[in-house]
Amino acid sequence: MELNPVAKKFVLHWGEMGSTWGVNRTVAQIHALLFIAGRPMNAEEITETLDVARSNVSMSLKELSNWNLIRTAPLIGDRRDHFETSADVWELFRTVVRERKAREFDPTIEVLRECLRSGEIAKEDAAAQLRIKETLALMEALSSWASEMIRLEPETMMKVIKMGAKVQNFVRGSSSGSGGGSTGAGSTSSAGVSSGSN
Amino acid sequence: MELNPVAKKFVLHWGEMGSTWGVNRTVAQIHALLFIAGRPMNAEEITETLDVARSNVSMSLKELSNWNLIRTAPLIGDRRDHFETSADVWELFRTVVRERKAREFDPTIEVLRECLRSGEIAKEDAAAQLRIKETLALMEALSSWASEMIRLEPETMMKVIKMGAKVQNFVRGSSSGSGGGSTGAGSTSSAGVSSGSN
DNA sequence: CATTCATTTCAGTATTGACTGAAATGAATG
DNA sequence: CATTCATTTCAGTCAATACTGAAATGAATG
Repeated sequence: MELNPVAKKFVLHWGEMGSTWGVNRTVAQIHALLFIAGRPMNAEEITETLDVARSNVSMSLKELSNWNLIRTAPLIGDRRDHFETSADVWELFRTVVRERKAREFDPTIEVLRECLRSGEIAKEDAAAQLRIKETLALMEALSSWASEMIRLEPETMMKVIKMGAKVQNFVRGSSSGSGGGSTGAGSTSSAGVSSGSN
Repeated sequence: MELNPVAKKFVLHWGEMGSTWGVNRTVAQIHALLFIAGRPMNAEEITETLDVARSNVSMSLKELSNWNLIRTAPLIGDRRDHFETSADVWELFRTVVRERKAREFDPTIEVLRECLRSGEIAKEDAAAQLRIKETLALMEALSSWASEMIRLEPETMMKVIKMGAKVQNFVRGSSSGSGGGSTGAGSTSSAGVSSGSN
């Protein structure tokens, strides 16, 4: 398949982005290609289009399967495997969020909990313990927030996102209710590091 | 500075996470160390604590400055530079979101717009063009959502996050108002790839 | 303005991770 | 059950990135 200039630009850029997002370039390129192609492609075709080794494509497709981002789509009269991805970018987004949460957030939350469990040592430095506690609270909040979001229909999720910060109007006084503690977002030292560039 | 087991665990884990988040291990470790230490540290001290080369620390501190995650805190009677990070994890979170948006989202949005501008080629494949358009719409939505969020006080932001999906109750019928088009989240082909693991 | 202490730079090295090609495995067909 | 076509595996190579140590630069002190 010969890519037109726009498709090429899209695929190449997505590949570069993938690198900064923890998937390697080829994996991201293949996903971008399947997305832009909008139809099932076989490994051979991908190999030729992206000009990488057949085996690399095979590995990358497996990686994409592990991410639940592609599935095989058998075609009648063709015994080669064909691969496709969702054409709905909101659904892809949801999948990526789900996967990254499972790979990055959940294990980190577990480690933070372990850090807090071993209480004997923690007493050495109560302030440090508090910061770990707050970090855990942040990650738990984001984590369950993400879980709730990805449960929504793409359509609904989009509306929620687009609604954006208007939400804060409903939030005034609505408490940090659930988990209780660790609210005050304690500024122990240092009044604030980040500048402000928007 | 000799790290206690919990601090060590925290620093090491954060270092590993950094790798999957596009900062290198040492950079992430130094930031974790400053966070857990809760006081300004000089480069020498960091070098000894983490057992890496002095020059590596220097480079990594510069990198952390570029991220706006640390600042120097001059100490009287000590002419060495001392570095500290915010003790407020919500503020750190805000900084990271701001930076990543600027580095990853904004450039990608720009590329997607370019992809759509060159209209002549795009006509070749209307479906592909539509998918790019929807991708752009998603990224713009997330981007401005993030901008709004990081403008909030940590306290407020936390409440909004904790409020979570309850927001959807306010969203019913509240339109995809603003930008107009590209709502329908069009499922052109492929009904849905991702499985469902929570 | 020389000395001392601190930081940065940078060329070279080491480490990590991606990619290849050949060989092995698997799966359908006659 | 042999042949053909497709996929996967894996050891080796290559490329990218992180890290080091030595040398250069900078900044304060007497």
